[in-house]
Amino acid sequence: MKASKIMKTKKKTKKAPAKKKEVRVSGSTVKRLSKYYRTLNELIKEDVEHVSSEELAKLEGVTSAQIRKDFSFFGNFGRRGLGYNTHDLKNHIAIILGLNRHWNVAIIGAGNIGSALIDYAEFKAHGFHIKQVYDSDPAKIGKTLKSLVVKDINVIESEIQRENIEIAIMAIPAQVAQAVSERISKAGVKGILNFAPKRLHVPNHVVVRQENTAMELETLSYFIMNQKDHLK
Amino acid sequence: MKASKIMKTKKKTKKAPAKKKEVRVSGSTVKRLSKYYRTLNELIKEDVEHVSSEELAKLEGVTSAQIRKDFSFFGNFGRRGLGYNTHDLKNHIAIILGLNRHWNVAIIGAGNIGSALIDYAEFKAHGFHIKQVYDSDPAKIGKTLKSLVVKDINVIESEIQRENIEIAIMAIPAQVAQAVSERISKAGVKGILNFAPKRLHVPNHVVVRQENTAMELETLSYFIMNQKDHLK
DNA sequence: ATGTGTGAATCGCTTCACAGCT
DNA sequence: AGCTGTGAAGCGATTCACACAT
Repeated sequence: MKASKIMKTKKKTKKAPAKKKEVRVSGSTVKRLSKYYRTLNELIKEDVEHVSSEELAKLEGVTSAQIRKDFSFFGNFGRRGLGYNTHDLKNHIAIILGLNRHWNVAIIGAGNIGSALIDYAEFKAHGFHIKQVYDSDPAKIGKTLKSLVVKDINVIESEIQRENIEIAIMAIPAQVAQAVSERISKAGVKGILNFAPKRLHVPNHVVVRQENTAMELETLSYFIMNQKDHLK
Repeated sequence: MKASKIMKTKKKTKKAPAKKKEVRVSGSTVKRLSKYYRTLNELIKEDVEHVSSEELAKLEGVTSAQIRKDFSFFGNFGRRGLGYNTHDLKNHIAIILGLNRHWNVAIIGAGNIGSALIDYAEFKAHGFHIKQVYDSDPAKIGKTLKSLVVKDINVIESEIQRENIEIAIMAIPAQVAQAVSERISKAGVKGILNFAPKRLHVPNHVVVRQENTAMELETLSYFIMNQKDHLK
């Protein structure tokens, strides 16, 4: 069942704002950071040096308190009375999201979606490097697809380890998704972005995010019919 | 600000479960309905006739209370002591989400993502029919792409009206996204699924949903680095 | 004077728990 | 006896409001 948790007044941390206490950050906050990151890049391109939470809020369509709270989980990035330096803030977010490093990515499934993603410019710009493409179709294996040679999915374990792939984008049929996810999880993949319309059961150390365009269309359809807009 | 709402013990509705009171339904609920719909299709394919909220919950990875609550916003679809009839439930969800009707859809942008989506089988299966593709590139206009002739974006207003397009999928560069969204909104489009990494400002009567694979990868990256899994 | 950072208040979604229907 | 449907409780996320830093 559930371990009962005793709630008592929390022990006050001295006054040293040295480290920043560990807090559980919600998925929504992370997603918003990712949006802020894009907006900051645009502001920087326009030579904007500083931005206040109020200004950023208007651009993002959220409240300024939301923005300040989001940042507060990770540190004190602003200056009171001044706002945030766009460059600094961008760098802070990059570190938080892990965009300041190089991620080796493999795409599994050389179909429509898989090949569309291979040269998606935004990936490389943010540190995600597509190094491999896999398929099970003999007609595709060995062929060159946008500068990458399609590899045989049968050798995926050794190849993933050889090139130290940490992230896999799965764009394969639902029926084989679970099996493939198990194989690549054993091979050491740490995260999966799954386009197959199928919930994956993977070991704890693997993070999965589900992507499903058809579901997005269906949600859109609902809100068209029920003009209850203004939700995320 | 906010209209204060007086909370008093609800007047018991006689015994006629006739209509169902109007409630604001959250986006999360709608998204889950879309997932349930997929699972129900699978169960039906396996000739399962009935399913309890408990069983469905296990398949979906949510609680059974969540499932019952989600349905309760829309009606009483189950039978006490018995569970839900898979066919009936599927049909109810289809009606709620608007999947029992025919939606005319246009794809704007005949690039990688646009063309990948044209023949995405799941769309048609759920009532979303891709009728048109647009691009601004003279090299693409007039060419046939997966059975559709690429139309000139310059004539998009009249063409959208002629074929009664209600939903547009935008897969075009961020810089032109806002302008195109305004044109198609005026032309009568009711919903936009936007792949351009750019927040759109559209009239109230148009519903927008944002899709951004790069942002999903960034969120994935964060959670790989901070093994705080188990979020949606 | 201005705008951040953050406890406290509020809001809204999820879970509990059980009355009531089959 | 079994399982739904749903008020109420619980809890996490958002917003308020203001002390405090610049």
